[in-house]
Amino acid sequence: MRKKKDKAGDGDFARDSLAATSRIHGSIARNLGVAIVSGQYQPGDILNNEIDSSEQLQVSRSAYREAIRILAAKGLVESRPKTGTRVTERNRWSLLDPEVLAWFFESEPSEEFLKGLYELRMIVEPAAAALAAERRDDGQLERMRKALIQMESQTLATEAGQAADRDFHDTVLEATANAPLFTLSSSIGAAVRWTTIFKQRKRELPRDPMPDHWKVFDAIAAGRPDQARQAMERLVGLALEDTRAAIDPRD
Amino acid sequence: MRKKKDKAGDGDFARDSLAATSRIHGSIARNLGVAIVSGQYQPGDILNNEIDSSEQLQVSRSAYREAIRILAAKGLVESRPKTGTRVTERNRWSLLDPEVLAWFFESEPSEEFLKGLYELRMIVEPAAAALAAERRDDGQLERMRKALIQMESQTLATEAGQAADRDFHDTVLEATANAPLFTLSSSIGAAVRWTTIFKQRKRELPRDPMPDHWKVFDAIAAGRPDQARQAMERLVGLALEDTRAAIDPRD
DNA sequence: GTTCGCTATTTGTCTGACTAAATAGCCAAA
DNA sequence: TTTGGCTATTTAGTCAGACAAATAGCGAAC
Repeated sequence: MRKKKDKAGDGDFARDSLAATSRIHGSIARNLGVAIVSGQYQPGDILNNEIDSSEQLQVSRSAYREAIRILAAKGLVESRPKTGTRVTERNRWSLLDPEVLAWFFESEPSEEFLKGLYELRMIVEPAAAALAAERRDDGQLERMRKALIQMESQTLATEAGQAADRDFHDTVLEATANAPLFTLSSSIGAAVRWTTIFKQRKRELPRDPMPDHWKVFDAIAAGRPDQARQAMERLVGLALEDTRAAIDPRD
Repeated sequence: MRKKKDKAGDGDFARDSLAATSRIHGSIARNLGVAIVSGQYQPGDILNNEIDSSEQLQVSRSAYREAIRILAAKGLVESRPKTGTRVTERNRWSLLDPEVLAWFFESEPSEEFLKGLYELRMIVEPAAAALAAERRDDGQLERMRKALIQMESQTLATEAGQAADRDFHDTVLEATANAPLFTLSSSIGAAVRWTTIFKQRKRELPRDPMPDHWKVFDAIAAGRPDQARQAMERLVGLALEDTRAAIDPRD
């Protein structure tokens, strides 16, 4: 069925990310989603009915309904006849869904939420690094090395450097050869991104992140799980510390 | 906005679970979703166009489109004009989404996938137990106790006993007071459910799971994080062993 | 006070038409 | 022959308006 498989993968992905909001249903889902996760609508609140809502937004009812289906698929709302569409309880939200996460970071996320994300990193990434040390293949190792070199030369002040940072963490997760684990990469990537933002907001000469990263890489390259786990623990711990310091008003 | 808050929560939830598939768009999404995760459609495959598909299924195009929006929201497909709707690469799927997970288990999941899920449990649950030991409140402790008592009296041979088992693991995650972590409960619940299925498939008198569970509970009740971590490690480790033994043909 | 059935409201579904985007392939120019 | 842009075609996207199905809540009957 597939006719070509050329290297346009990257381009496709980038286009898709934009496409997700360029369609009407996508942008309505995004707007409503942001309004919900930012607390503008509370769990239990009932949205206006479809006819009124679509009129207010000046879109057709079908486009609005498709937006609602998207939100419902991510657990943010639920619809039923007569009652209407209501915002669901927070514990039903798919918080680790890439789009939901993006909506969270659209308006600045709460400190509590960020802490939760870091705690998750602290649990998952050291274990992932240990698995990666056992299972990584040469290609993945090479991608990690390239990412770190890129990160080193571009620094975290550039978008390219930050992307390289995320690539590194992503590839570690991929190297666990564990599909469910790998799906957490978007969540962890979000946390990584915000580490950088907070660090830079705080001080002009942030701590150099490269030595920690190279230690993780070396342990994975050497195939030493325990060493990789410890190195990653230190890396994430320091990142957490930096972020905490940037948030904490006592500073 | 909310008028009542009576104890009908459980009923609502149960009804919702059914409602998710009782509507046409929901059942089409489920059917296609199962077909995709079971490999009946491969990543890169292009679905028939909307008009043909909806005609074949004897539903309106709008109902079919809403189904596609659901699948797209979970990362299983992506649509664009002229190209059509294609199944996305596996690494874009929201594997930890409750519905996607349910679709996986609709047809028997692959051994590799199950192993991945267990590995995730092995990483997340001990850490969660440790956090729970520090943060649980009295109500959560009480729910854990009740769940274990129920599990003990009903045994895992009954649906009620299995639900109690899941409740216990659920409440441990909830007690971490970490929202992103808590969203993993559906994934872990799925793994728990399959442990039971495999164990019972294998032998008539499975190992008694209660002592392990009570040890975890006692450590959490006593507020001892390290002890809770170790107890949960043992519990999940044994569950993994049981499941592995049930899968392994050498037996 | 309790039960049962009715009704108004809301989502769900359908139809058919038109719009817009993406692409393949052609055609003309170099 | 190659290149570059144009155009025809195919597909999803959007729209409008109608009818169906479900059900929460009210009111009548008991």
